[in-house]
Amino acid sequence: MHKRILIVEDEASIRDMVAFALRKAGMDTAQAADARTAQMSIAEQVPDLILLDWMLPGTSGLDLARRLRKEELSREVPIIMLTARGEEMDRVNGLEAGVDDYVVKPFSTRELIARIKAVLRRSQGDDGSGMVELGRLRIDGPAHRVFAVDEPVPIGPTEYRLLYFFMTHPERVYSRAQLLDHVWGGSVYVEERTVDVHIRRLRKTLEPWKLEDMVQTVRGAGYRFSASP
Amino acid sequence: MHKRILIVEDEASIRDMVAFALRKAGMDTAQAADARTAQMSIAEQVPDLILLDWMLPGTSGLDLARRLRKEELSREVPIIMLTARGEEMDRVNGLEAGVDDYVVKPFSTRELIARIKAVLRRSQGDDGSGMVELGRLRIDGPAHRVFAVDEPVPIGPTEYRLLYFFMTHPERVYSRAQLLDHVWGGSVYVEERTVDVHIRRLRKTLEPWKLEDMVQTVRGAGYRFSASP
DNA sequence: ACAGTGTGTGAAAACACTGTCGCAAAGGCC
DNA sequence: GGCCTTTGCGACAGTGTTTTCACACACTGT
Repeated sequence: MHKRILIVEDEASIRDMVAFALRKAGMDTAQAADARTAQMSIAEQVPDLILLDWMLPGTSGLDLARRLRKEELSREVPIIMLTARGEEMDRVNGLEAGVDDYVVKPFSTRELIARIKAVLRRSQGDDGSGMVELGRLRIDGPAHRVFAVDEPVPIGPTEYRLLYFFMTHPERVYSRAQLLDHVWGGSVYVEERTVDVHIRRLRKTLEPWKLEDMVQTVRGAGYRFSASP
Repeated sequence: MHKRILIVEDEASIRDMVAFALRKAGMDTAQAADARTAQMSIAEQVPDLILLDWMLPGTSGLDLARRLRKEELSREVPIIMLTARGEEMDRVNGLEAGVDDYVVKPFSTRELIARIKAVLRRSQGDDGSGMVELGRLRIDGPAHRVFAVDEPVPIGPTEYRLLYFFMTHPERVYSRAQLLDHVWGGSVYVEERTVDVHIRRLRKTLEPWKLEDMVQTVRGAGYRFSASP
């Protein structure tokens, strides 16, 4: 389920560079060099997110942002502004126009991708309140609590962290080593098999709700958390 | 029943932008550019929530937060911190100073308003009369009394404050440090273990009504007050 | 000064959680 | 079907956290 990102930027070299980085990060890209082309691209297919350069020939990025906010079609699409250093002051205007984030040039592609992911996450149910929902499971970060079909699930610290990681990174295989890194934190040394045990314990805590097969074994690779069997 | 939000932020443009957004969302606003002005504003009229910039000229936002927690007048007012990216590291400190939430700049006004509403909702149940109800428990602020299923509950001062805080902030984990900040008020220094004892005492006072497991232990994290087991 | 209540501390006990083993079961490969 | 690798399972002991208790001290009103 790749996300489609529309890059609106007049300088071709930057556009290509960004597009390359995004594709490498598993996103689909569309490109536009000016506001008119951008609008046509959106009319054709609405992207999941728009990267918008502040300075554009003709209609400025800010104007385009405002305009997109007014259109029914593009109102809900999150926008990240690309601004050159020194234009920062104007971020207030950008925020007012409903821009979701902004990145100052020059930026590292790593940072850009991180921001994109953060904004996408926010625009998909994760409203920043720390609540994550997946299938019949709900996890409440602030309350440190898990609900299955609205019933509270008793769960220990490690299982909680493991489940939290899984819920925020579903539908993807993680090796034991990766899980150790993410859930235990890179600095501890424990046997890889320990992961198995906690997987088992997590399954056991989910059993009363028949949700244990959301935790799936991928032989030879690791584990995956998924809403579908 | 408009909520009054105090915005403490030194940069006028951001202040105005936020104020504009909040008013559009049906909230009343007050503004302050520094800690001193903020305290004067609070003395004049206590707001329902304070938006506090991390970086302020003179007294830092964090210091101000701590100070506000010590003052009787402002102890109960929820605080949302505004932090710039990169200051995130200090987020833990902020939370320990009794801050209710924090938002990282740059933020969309949509997100900010969502957070504000979430925090206001959380610290509610208090409809202005000082009465708070949760499950079979009712607490009467002005009268300083607690009722369980309409029977009065004998309770000591500290347990009362602890319970009051819990009732107004349910369904959320608080570390011992946070509870010390909120219930004891940042200025006193006592051992964290002390919290355990008062938790114990609170449970004991609730026992006759079988409500002791509203006070829930979250291993490794702290305590939570909740209506559901 | 004195009982009475409330509060903080330390130490021991109870408890929950963790990581590791050894063996059983399952899955692939020839 | 055999053989080898990978994963599941139950048990266990070590560890760290939480609960509980007893005590000392401070404060209040009499």
